Amino acid sequence: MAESRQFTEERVWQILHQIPKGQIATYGQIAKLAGIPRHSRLIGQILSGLPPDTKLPWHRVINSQGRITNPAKDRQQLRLEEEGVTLINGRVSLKVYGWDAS
DNA sequence: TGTTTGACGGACA
DNA sequence: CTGTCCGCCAAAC
Repeated sequence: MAESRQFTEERVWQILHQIPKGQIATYGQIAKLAGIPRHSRLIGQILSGLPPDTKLPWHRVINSQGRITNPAKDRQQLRLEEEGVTLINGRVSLKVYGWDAS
């Protein structure tokens, strides 16, 4: 039986929870870790469904270019800088903060 | 069942 | 560096 959407969501949530503080993951990276390569857009859709008061570190997810594409980019940037991730010209250095998934 | 949408990714000018 | 274009694909419509 194909994986229901909820099953995928749960895996994504778990992965999200594993991103170390002060580090960053990309949508494509998460999709891959969740076992669904090329579904980066689905990750975004799932994140958009998170409750605004979630404890999950949704702010540690940006696109492959180190750029924030989240509608609430201001809040995301604020949260990132609060944990030591500095944006330079609206960009995050994946070289420096990129999460090297195990 | 066909079409549109989108918190993406990568190639290219 | 920026803007554009195209491939991808589940969800929403």
